[in-house]
Amino acid sequence: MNSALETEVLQLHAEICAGLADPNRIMILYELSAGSKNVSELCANLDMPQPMASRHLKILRERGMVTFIRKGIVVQYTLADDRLIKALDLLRAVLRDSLTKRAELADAI
Amino acid sequence: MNSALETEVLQLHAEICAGLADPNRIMILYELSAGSKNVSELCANLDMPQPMASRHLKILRERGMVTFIRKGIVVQYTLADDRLIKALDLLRAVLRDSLTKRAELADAI
DNA sequence: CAAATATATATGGATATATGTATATTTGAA
DNA sequence: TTCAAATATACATATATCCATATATATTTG
Repeated sequence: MNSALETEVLQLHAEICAGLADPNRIMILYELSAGSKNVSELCANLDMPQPMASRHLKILRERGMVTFIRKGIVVQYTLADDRLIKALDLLRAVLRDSLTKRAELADAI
Repeated sequence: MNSALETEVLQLHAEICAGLADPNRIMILYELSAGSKNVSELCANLDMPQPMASRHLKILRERGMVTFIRKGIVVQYTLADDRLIKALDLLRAVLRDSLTKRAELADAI
C-alpha cells in the first residue's frame, strides 16, 4: 500500500521529530529562535559543555533544522525554519493541557 | 538558571516529541486523525502486526497523545489533541522545503 | 464454564542515542 | 611556521529503543 517513496518520506518525517526529541536540542532551538548564535554563545547561554553542543548541532544540521556560516574562527548557527518553533510551541501546549487534565482527574479523587 | 520544574517540563516536552519520532506512530496518529479506531482496524488499515500496534499505542497513551475507551471486547483509540496533527503537518512542511532546497543545491552542481 | 477472539505484556537480541573525557581540526595572527 | 582559540570528532560506557516472538489476560458468546 505504501510506496517506497512514501516510506522514505515517513522516515525523514520521523527523523525531524527525533531531532526535537531531546531537552538539550529543544533548548538550542529556542535559543536560536531568539537570534543566531555561535557555538560558544550557545554553550554559555545554556550552560552546556562545548562537545555536547557540537554533537547536538550536528544532529540538527544533518536534518536540515539549523544552518551555519563560518565567520572567521567562529561558526554561527541559525534556525533553519521558524515553523520548528511553531511546532514546538504547539506540542508544549498539548503537554500543558494534558497535564492540566491529569491534575483535574487527580483532584477528583 | 533552570529550575527543577522547568527541567522536568522540558523533559516531558522532549518525550512528546519522541512520541512523534517513529514512522509507525506517525501513521497511527494520522490514521486516528481521520476518526477513532480500535486496534484491529488500525492494524488492518496500516498493515501492521497487532502486537506492534499495541506497543506503539502504549507509548502514545503514556504521553497523553491518545485516549481510549473499552467498548465491550474492543478498545477504541482516539487522538487526544488535533494540535499533534498540526505539529506533524508543520514538520512535514519543514521537511518538504528542506528537501527542495537540497535539490536546488544539487542542481547547481 | 469453555471456546474464540482481541489486547497486552515479557523476553531477548540488534541497533541507536546520550554523555564525559580526550583529542583532532580549522582558522587567524604573531 | 608556530601558537592559541573555537569548533568538531573519537572513544568508551551507560542507557534506551526497536522489533519479533511467545505468552498471558480479558471479553463475548454459546
